[in-house]
Order: sequence, then C-alpha cells, then structure tokens
Amino acid sequence: MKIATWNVNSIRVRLPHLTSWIDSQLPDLVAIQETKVEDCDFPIAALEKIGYAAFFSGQKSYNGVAIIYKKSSDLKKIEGPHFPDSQKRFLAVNFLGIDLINIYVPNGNSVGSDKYQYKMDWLLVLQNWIAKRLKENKNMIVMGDFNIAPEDIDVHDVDMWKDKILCSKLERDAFNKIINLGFCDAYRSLHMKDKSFTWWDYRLNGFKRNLGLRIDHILVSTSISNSIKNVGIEKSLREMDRPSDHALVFAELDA
DNA sequence: ATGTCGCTCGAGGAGCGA
Repeated sequence: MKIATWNVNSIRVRLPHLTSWIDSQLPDLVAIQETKVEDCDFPIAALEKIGYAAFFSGQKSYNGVAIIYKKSSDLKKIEGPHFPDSQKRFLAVNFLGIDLINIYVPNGNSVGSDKYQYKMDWLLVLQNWIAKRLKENKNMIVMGDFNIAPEDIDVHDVDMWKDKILCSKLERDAFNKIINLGFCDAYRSLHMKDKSFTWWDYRLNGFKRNLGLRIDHILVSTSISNSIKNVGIEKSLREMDRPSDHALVFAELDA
C-alpha cells in the first residue's frame, strides 16, 4: 500500500501538480490539506479521469481536506470528533482494516495568541478521539499537516525557531502525547538522523536556501509499524512552477 | 526585509491567513 500526504495550498492552483504525481506514482490513497474550495467546487472530474475517487470536506477560502483513492478500492468514511467549530480540518476513512486519518492542524499564528490556544484545544480533542478510536481498531494511520516540528533536528535554524510557533514546548508535548498513544513517526523510523524538511516559507527564498521545517507527518500505529517499507519526501513537487509551500510525504507499507 | 503566495470582494488593490 502506497499512501501520501500533501498540503496543496489551493487545489485549484495545484490540480495539475497533483494529478501528474498521482498518475506517475499510482498511490492507493492521498490525503490533501488546504484545498480552499467548497465541496461543490472540488475538482472530482479531473481525478475520475485518471481512475481515482475522493471524499472531501471543504469550505470557502481557508482549510479544507480530502482523501483521494483508487476508484476500485473499497473505502468507508469514519465519523470524526466533534470539534468546537466548523473549520474543515479532519477527514477519516477505513481501508483494508486500517483507519486512515487526514488532519490539517491549526497553524497557531504565534505562541500565546488566541489562535495558539485554539490549536492546543483542537489537538486535545483530536488526541482524545484517537485514544478512544484505538480501542475499537488498533490499526490506524494519522497523516497530514501537523504544523508541528517534533524535534530540533526537524528545524533548519534551532536558535531562530526556539520556542516559536510550530516548535514550542506545548506543541511538541501535544505531538508526543499522540505518539505515546501508540504510534511511530514513519519518516523518523527509517531516517533516524536525517535533517529533512517538508515546508519552506514562500518568503526569503526559503526553498532555495533550504530554510525549512518538517511539519507534515505520517504516524503509523505500532500494531502495523513493522510493515513500513519506505518513507520519503517528494521535494520535486516543491521545485515545480507555482509550487505549494509544502512538499508531499509518502509511505509504502506491506498491507 | 512588513519579505510571498492564495483567497475574497468586486472591479483595483487592500486585507487576511499561512
């Protein structure tokens, strides 16, 4: 099984990038974030043309998530937690006995802001839902834009980012609480020492200077973590014309 | 470097979010 997560930062603009990657890699499932379209505007026809279907949950302008899968696959949508607002940041399915959760964690703006508190509250709701759900099905993959760099090795300039948004202690604690429910960080499990990033700011010529953070993750429950065979970051998508500010992260599992 | 993108509203460019 080949799966991927990608913050596309507008499905309208990134549709050609996405369909070309899917068409060449033929993944079983792709979780995307920041689609920025209402459901009536989701470009389902372009995906059907290359043999894929999708679940999507979007809103105007901001947020929005989707799970794209092969038409021939049998997937069932799972109901998520009740978040305290209607922002579209969560979508989950069951596929081959595995719960696959796509999340777009709030950015948080700056440490101590209202948006930071909202991020922490959102993460707690998510953590509690995952803990409960794991009791029903221990096979789970949580993937998406976490907006958290888990460790210093995931940051290009540790001093500059120390205690800043995406790197603060409370955010990292929240990430580790989810890990400690029984997950492994798939990328880190196969690349223990690599300093690799999944997001580079559009400003400051960030990508060319490699001023990045690793904030997009695939967490695999320990019940199936032995099946992880390959994990990588598709930087080629960040090198294209009109790129997303995120690269895609993929994983291959025996399943 | 308040840096660059993508979006909305609404007809040009300001304002927001990331």
